[in-house]
Amino acid sequence: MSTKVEAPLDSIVESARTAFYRSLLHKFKEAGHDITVEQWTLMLHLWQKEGQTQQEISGCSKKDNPSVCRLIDNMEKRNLVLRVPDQNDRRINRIYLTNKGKALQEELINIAQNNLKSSTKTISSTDLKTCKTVLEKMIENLTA
Amino acid sequence: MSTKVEAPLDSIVESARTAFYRSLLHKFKEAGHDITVEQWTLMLHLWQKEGQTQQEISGCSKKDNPSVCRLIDNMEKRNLVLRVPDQNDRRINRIYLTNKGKALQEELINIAQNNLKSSTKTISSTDLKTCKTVLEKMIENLTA
DNA sequence: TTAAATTACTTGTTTATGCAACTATTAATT
DNA sequence: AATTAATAGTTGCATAAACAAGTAATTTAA
Repeated sequence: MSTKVEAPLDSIVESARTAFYRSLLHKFKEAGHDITVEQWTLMLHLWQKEGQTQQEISGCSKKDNPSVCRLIDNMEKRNLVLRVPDQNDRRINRIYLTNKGKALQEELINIAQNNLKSSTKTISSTDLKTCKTVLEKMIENLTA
Repeated sequence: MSTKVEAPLDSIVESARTAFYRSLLHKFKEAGHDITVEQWTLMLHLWQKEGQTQQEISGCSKKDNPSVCRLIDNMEKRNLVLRVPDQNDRRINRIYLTNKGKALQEELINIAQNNLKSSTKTISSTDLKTCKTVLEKMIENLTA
């Protein structure tokens, strides 16, 4: 006896996410960069605005504080970012890119953008727009 | 100096996946089930066809063998599944649901379906269909 | 029929997430 | 001012993924 359950949207989202993840990880590696997708995402936030607190990074990356804390631990080990204690409030760390981290910006963004482009090249822009909107609505429904 | 990079589709997919993941995890927990999303997914495969080998499960779940191996380790600990060595080929384990695992089927599927429904209730079925198709094309482009 | 190759699974190591509990610092109360 | 509450970050523990390397059983080939 077996129950058939057609692949639902959530499992397709999961598959798509995994496909993106693996593809990008491999392309970073191919290009000689020992960097994870999560670390890349965090660097993307810092390239947009440096000196953010871990709290702020938690907020915009939608990760919890422990996750951000350890991500930064690992990125400090690899000399990508730096914790700088705030002058006025010693509870706060402000996170800055190292020169090594800054130097990676252009190349990593290129790799990620090419990866995205090659994944969507067969899809019309109106369908892509619809897909984005649908996913955003779902996120809203799930987190409301 | 800062570089603006608009939220691209891959990051939206990641956010949607995370939203699904957390929401489902909470709903399982609320209902009193100490079960992870990954474990639920594996059970879904087994509900459709019992007695699969770890190899087969790796294939259909798109996880690698070590991931499946440890997932099953954890599920055996919780008495959800059972490894049964194959009679003819002792390299092979066939994975069966325990009675406890079988008993969860209806309720867990209900929870997951309700979660999915509530996430998509504000979205037209044609847009949902488009979204699915787009994601499937992207997966194909990324894994080709 | 024995050695080599293949297959199925397992283990080790690093990175990451979820959650709870903890420390240090600052702000708010009384 | 001293106590309490809140905030920012850290650590501990369980689960999971990626990847490499290992073991055991079965095939294939010499």
